[in-house]
Amino acid sequence: MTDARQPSPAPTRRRPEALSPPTAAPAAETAAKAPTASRLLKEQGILTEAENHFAQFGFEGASLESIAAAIGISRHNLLYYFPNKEALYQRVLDDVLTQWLAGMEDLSHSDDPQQALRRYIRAKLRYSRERPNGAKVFTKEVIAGAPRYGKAIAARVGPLLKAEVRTFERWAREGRIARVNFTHLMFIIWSVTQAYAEQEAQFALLLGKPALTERDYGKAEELICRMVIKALEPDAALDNPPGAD
Amino acid sequence: MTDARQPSPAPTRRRPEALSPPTAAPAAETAAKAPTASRLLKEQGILTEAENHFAQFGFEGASLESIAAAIGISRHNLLYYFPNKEALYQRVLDDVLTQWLAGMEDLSHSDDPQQALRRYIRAKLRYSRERPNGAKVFTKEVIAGAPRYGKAIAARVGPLLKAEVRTFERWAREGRIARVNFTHLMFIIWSVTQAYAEQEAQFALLLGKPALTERDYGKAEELICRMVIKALEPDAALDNPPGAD
DNA sequence: GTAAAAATTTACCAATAAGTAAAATCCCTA
DNA sequence: TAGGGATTTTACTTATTGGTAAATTTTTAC
Repeated sequence: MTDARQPSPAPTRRRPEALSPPTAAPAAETAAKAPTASRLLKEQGILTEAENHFAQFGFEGASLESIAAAIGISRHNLLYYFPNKEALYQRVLDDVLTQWLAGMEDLSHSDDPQQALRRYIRAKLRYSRERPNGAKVFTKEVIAGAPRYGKAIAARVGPLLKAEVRTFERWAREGRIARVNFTHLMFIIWSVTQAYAEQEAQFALLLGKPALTERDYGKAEELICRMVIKALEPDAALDNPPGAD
Repeated sequence: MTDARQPSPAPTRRRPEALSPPTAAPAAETAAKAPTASRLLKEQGILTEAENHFAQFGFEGASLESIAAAIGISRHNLLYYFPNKEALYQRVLDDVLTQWLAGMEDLSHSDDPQQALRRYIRAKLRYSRERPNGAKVFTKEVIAGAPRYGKAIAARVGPLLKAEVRTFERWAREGRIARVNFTHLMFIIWSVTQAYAEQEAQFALLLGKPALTERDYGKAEELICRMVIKALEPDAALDNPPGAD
């Protein structure tokens, strides 16, 4: 049905590999394919603008023409840096996910569950505020059923989720937090913090202001932390010793 | 910049009003413009398919051609029922929002805050499960900054939000719940429940199953309710009598 | 059964989409 | 300053988009 929208990949190109991640530059200056600094800069400009457009219009709705126009280059010039729309999109998502994972406080960093959770939520909320477009592109991809990035999500986010659940479970075993469904807890934390990136417009609209302020985010953080921490307070600790469940 | 994407409205059409809501049929059978039952049925078919496509591809990405093709009619025939893409989109969102508001348990229905919240969350979660595409279209619109439906959101959701916040505040005044930021609490509840519609694919992916089951939704509901209710438990009720804040 | 209204199809249009191929220009380095 | 790779532009192709106008078929009412 939607086949017409996904023309043949036609990967028969022999351009400089725009998709190669910025790995450490080879030692000598004689390296054949070390991307120029200016090239990286230009790529970055394209990626940023592409992120904007994909965030607003989605993969199908965004056009290479307008992305290129927005940064003052021609579409053909853009196609020199990224062989096609799909590749550009993948790179945008790669970068978003990489930064998202990197900027994420590891839950097990702190030994105190409460403190760890507070820092974790704060970090995710800060990320949402600082790079909303990334979150938007990501969510749009997910909403569409992750047709183009599902594998990467499973491969890169899955292990992380498992690790975090393990941390929760350790804490629960030690009787320091209540035993709830930690996987869903992570889903919920992610959803809520992402929502403040994606739906900023709506929240601001409903609050009758042009945009959310620092204070708004502060209130959100406070409430989210409260909800999570209260939910994790060992319930009825007195008559239900650790390990009873 | 994006002007090219929004061609002139060109509202100079004199077609039967496809946009008129299904108001109660006029008493007499002689009414000039009472839409046929078969017409309503066909409109409904179009709307359902449009909802699917807008959910997956967004406004710009969805094409009238594929929407029409999916239900076996020609694009031109579709254009007979809805004068243009924008009108179709608005109708989809109108219907989604209407059902969303209608299916929503009024918070003040029950007198017991806990029970009211449980029912509310359950209702919203059920809606997410039953009509995920509606939620997806809605969220995509919001993510894009609500360029086409912002006014309706402000007009129809705003008052509802205010009413619900008032209910919370009454409960707080009566000392039955803690005084948190209720507006943000509503944002959070909406976000989380919506997330289970929008991100079902991702959650299922991360859980390693093809789709979320009844049980998964049950667990989600349990945890969300726990989080909300615990967060609203009047804190330190013993040494902080109602009204002290 | 026939006229009118409703519904559908056919024909057409201007704009835009992604992508290929190749020519032209820029710019750094030897 | 000349060579050569990196970059940019020009030209072109094929397909699809939303939309208008009008002709045609189907359905309904009388």
